[in-house]
Amino acid sequence: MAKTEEMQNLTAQRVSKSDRHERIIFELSAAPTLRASELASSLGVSHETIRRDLMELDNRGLINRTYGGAARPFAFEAPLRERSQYKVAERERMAAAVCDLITENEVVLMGAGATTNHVARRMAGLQRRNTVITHDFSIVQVLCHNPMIKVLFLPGRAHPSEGYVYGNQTVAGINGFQANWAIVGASGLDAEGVYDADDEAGAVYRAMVLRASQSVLVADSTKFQLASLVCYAHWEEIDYFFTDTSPPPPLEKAVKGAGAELVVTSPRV
Amino acid sequence: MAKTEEMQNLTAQRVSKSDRHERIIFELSAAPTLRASELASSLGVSHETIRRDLMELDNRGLINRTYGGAARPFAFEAPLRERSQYKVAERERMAAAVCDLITENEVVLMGAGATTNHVARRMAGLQRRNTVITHDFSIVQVLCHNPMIKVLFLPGRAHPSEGYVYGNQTVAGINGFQANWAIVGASGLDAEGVYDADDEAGAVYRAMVLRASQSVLVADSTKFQLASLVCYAHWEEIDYFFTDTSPPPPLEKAVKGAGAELVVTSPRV
DNA sequence: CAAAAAATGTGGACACTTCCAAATAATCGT
DNA sequence: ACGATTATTTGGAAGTGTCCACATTTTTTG
Repeated sequence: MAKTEEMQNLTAQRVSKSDRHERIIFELSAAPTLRASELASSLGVSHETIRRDLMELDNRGLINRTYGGAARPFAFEAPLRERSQYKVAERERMAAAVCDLITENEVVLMGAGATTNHVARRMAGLQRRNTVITHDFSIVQVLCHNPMIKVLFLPGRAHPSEGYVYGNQTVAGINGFQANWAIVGASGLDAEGVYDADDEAGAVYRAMVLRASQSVLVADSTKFQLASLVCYAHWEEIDYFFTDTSPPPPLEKAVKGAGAELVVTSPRV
Repeated sequence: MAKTEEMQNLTAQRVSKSDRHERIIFELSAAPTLRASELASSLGVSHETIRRDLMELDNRGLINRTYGGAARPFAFEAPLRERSQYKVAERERMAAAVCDLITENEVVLMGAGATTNHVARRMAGLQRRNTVITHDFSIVQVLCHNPMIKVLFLPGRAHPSEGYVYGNQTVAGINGFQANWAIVGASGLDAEGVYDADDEAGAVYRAMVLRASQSVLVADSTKFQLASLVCYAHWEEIDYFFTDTSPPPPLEKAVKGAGAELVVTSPRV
């Protein structure tokens, strides 16, 4: 039935392009890296053909091109929209400040996102006993090598590009815990509350916020006055808001008025 | 305290080796792939130095070396003990045979392990709609880029070196599903049944076997007549046993006597 | 079935990488 | 401070990869 079942295996004919591509992807799931020259000889085609194959696969994002071959693409890339080097220093400072809040043996729920990943990275370097519950694959990867940190992963449906699980199982999983802290990011903030661009992710973050005694929002200044798809929490539900620049007056007023503690981690202090 | 805090930053001297290494790792967390020549100029050292750095980092498993540079290592690499190229061809054949068993829209529980990873890789290449439920991080990574496959991840405690989650939450999670198939590996087999070297992993596999209508064991001949820590299933509970070589008579007798279907995927057929 | 289109192979100029060995610079122990 | 050790640079030969233009083959299409 499947169109992949063409029977061209009678004799050793030249392998078709799609077969080669399939094979390359497959090889790459076994080895992290491939040499174009080896592919050429193992597939019995010329160097140029392999080069063209690799270029094509690279354009489609299925592999990463290297000088003499290809590398496996990272399965869970940090979210494309903000994975860049953008604002690293700022995020470092925010991350450090957030980590100072948490004490030994506390339980932390961590939402997905570039900013929360920084917090995780920071936390991974600390010598402090904690339990972290997350739905983000890269956070597990960062944290689970620190033996002092117990990392629990939430159930749910895997989201290929964003690198987290989501869905009602995730939310139900969160509700099975009681945590001291929830640390979440956002894709937008305004006087109303905290927004995310994905409704499923928003539902997960909301569950975290509701399930923790104290909730911490970490978001840099690029998120100010930006409403995205869903408002997953109102300021009353947030206990700490860490950011890198003083928010504009209306936002600051809303935050403080709702009783959330605003922490601005400016470069010079 | 940490020995990395040497204070050699008075002037802009040559960057120290550990600093370069740190920097390389960091760069690699941003870009999937690096060119040695670019590193050399950006770090202001000679090509040879970078080459040595890369070799060293490669030996320590911190990067993957490519022809002209380095690639990011896979976060959750297959378990070290058997991730090698060992028996790849055999595992390929077994994986292909297992995949043939499954049909459109069926639900599959997949246990962790090198062999089951092969099955996942094979399945990732197929154009077939399926739901896969797993507790293995690398299986999610392999499968979740295929849009036809819905990947559900189980909850549990993350195991840093093995790359899976385990524990009672994982088992409870499995019990929340009803699957058509369970596909599991093993670290040993004898007339008694199927063994694993880790009791926690064994408990997960057992739950999978019990929760699926049909259970499939995939194990190469190196596991024959090898009892490890826990016997997680008896042959009566296994429906299919895929292997690469005919098992020794006592084992074969036990398998068939218990009503399990033995499938030997030999090279020549 | 033939023309058109797409895919693949060939060959060569050029650029880059690797590998090696010897020279030079930095670091460490005593 | 000194020699010993280690790290780094330099330079060059041999090997590889890239890029390009064009010939050839295979597949598609009317």
